[in-house]
Amino acid sequence: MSWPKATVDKKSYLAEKSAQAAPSQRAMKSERTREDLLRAAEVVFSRDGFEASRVEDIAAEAGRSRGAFYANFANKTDVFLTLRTLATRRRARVLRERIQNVEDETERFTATIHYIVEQICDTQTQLLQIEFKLFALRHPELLSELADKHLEASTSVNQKELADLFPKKKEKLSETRCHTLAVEAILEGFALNAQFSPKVLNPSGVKKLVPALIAQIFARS
Amino acid sequence: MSWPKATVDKKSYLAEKSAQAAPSQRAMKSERTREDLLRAAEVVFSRDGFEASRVEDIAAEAGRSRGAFYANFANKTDVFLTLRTLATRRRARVLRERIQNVEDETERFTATIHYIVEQICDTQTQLLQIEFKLFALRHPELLSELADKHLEASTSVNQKELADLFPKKKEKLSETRCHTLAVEAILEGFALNAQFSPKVLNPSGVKKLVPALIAQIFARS
Amino acid sequence: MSWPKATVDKKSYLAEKSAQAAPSQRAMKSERTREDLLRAAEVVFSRDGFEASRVEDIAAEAGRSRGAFYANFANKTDVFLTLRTLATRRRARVLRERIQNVEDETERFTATIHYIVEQICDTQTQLLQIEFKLFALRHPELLSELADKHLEASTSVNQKELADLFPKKKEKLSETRCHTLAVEAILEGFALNAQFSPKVLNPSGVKKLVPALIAQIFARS
Amino acid sequence: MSWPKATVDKKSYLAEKSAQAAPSQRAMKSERTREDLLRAAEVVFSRDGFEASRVEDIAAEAGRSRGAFYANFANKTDVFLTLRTLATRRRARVLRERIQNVEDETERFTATIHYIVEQICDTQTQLLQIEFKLFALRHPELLSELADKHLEASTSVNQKELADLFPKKKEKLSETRCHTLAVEAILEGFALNAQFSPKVLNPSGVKKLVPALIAQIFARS
DNA sequence: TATGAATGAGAGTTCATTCAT
DNA sequence: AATGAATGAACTCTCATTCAT
Repeated sequence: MSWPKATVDKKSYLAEKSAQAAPSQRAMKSERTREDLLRAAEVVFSRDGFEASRVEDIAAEAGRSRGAFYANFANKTDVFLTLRTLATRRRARVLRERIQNVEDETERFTATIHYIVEQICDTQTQLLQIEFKLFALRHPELLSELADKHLEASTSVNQKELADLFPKKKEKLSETRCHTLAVEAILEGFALNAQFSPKVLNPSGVKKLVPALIAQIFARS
Repeated sequence: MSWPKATVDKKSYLAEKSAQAAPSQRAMKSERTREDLLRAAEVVFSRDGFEASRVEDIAAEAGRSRGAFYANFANKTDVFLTLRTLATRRRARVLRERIQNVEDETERFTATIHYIVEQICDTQTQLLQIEFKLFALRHPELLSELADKHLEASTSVNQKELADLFPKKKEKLSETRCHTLAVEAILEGFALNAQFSPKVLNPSGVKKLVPALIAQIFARS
Repeated sequence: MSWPKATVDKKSYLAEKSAQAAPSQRAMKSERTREDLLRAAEVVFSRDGFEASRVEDIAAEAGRSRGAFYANFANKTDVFLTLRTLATRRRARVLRERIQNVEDETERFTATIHYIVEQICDTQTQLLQIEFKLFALRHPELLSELADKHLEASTSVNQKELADLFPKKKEKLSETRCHTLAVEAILEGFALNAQFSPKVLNPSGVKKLVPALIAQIFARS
Repeated sequence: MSWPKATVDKKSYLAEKSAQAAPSQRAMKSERTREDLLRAAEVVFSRDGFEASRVEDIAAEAGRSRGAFYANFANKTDVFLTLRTLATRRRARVLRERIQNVEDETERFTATIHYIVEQICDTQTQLLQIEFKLFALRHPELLSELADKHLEASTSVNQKELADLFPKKKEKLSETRCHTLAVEAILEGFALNAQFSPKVLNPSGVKKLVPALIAQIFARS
């Protein structure tokens, strides 16, 4: 499998609106289409999973045609990866915003943990994240690039903010990355299993267990 | 989607060979075919993932024809689920055998943890387990049945042995189940992410981190 | 077995062209494709019979791809039934046109008989009609609906025109229907056997025998 | 399509038991198997039609295996044709037996008509007969042979008995054949349509109409 | 840019037939 | 002769992608 990389890194319309000088009416409509498609893709991927999602369904969900889809994205894989990148960035940005103005170090930590636990409830997103990583593993030629990009986006906050979070520890970048992935491992593992068997791994249990595990991760460093 | 249950619970040829009195040559050859197909399916599913795996490839890998496949399994889903059930049972059985003769309670615990950490290295299996759970989530009508069967197989050892493991704690079945899934969550989450980004979440790091997390899980109860 | 009814009752492109105001070039091409496929299906079904006909052959005969076929029809059954409905309607329409302006009642009767005898020579159509009825009998769940639709189309002329045909007799609808089917029985039976053994049941013999039988049917009422 | 003719004309075990000298136990068992399979084939073909019938179902219905089937018949077509031949012969034989001892010519005629009307009620057989003729038409290379054999079997009674039926008319063989097929045309046509739309072409109506039509056929000669 | 009809490779599945036993 | 596992050709149908408009 291959797909043109061209569109993968196109500006992410959903996430950040660069302050363009004079966006023509045409360009705006175009941008709107792309946004609609991305939103629709998120819905469909969440509902059906990557493999089972049909381009036609995404287009229909966005109220557009297949043609509009292919005018904006190289292929199904392209939207999927674009979407994952955006989601990862969005997640990092939200955390950054939450922590940014918290002065106290302990409170910062608490806020971070709190956000992480929140994440686990966004089960659809976690599931897509798992599918994303499985996808990467099934495409070895893309794996390292995808992993690098993912970590870059995922730790964009951690690198700067988390470094400040534990100033005394002077956590190294490599450690931060490791912690980030470890946290993701727990988020994904618990989200998957909590959905798989909600009767056994019920949300309230998870919410007690996960913070302790997260703490354990940071404690080790 | 549905698939006949008939073949799912057929004697698990791969796992346990019952001491049959006089297996005719025909029956043996037949059994051999089924084993070959199961083995081949394991290989192909591990390599390509469930969705991307083709029945034809499985048959070819087993040196058989498509027809032989469909004579032994109702469809692709059937082999996949059969395989997952066998793998889960095998895992439980191996653990049981390891613990069985360990007298000391602490040693037992250590042996259990050790086995769990070993599991994480069997990355292909973990990946298939993740796919299995995603599959179940994408097929709501099967979900609860699959989850129940999985837990039954998965805790077959724990229910009895693990109960003895911590006799003082008198762990309840519901707790055992919860712990089992929590452990699986960690195994799967770390296996996925360690494969996704081996440079960041390297095996040695995982082997340090995971035992601590496992301990944390059991400590909580 | 089931098939969407959607396409079955779509405007019958082959049969009647409604005077559309401004058919876009696109729509016309599209309509053309559907027509081509229907024509091709008629050819292939006539040649090979319903069961032995392959969708691929129909598409090829139309100079289109399998995909074009499935864009226009739900499945093989769908085209077959669509085709039968169109053929039945066409037949009724042609008869209506022929009779319409014949003033004399006896002449009308003669014209009707003449048309019926003509039908018997359209052997391929009769054969397909037989296959259609066999198909219906093999699909009990569709039978009554198919039978009703067929009679509705088949007697669309008879109900009105035939009622006028024998104004004195004031033939009831139920009788008309019965006569229609009896005529079809004879048409189909003779078409089948005349083709099966042309040496024995030669066309000229049939043309003598059939009118007498038809007359017998109407005489009885 | 082709199939070995070898078995087609094998002795028809079901129909006529030739007085064999000393049928070994082995041969009897074998004969029994063939009979069972033929009976089963009749059941399955009647129920599902020729195309949709599966060899496996026939074997199962007979309580035998696929292997037994292929040991007794060259292929699916073979049983079907064998069965049709037997049925046709049986029908002729039964009629012969009924007429044989009727002295009065008029009574003979009445008995014949009566038998024909009876036939129409054996709808499954008529349907299979239709399928048989359609099959022949779809295999032009076999058509004339099949038609000849069929007529030979079908008129085996008529040639002799029917000739005597109207001794004054001195009906020619060619006429007899023509009449036979004409009668079959009516039987098949009415059986098909009466099953297709029983509400419209109800049995009682058919039983009134058909005798008149049959009479019409013989009247013409 | 957007449309959506058309393409066509490829998937899962069925089943008549073969063949080692 | 009978078994039934195995074969593999053939079929229907799906859907990512293309392309004329």
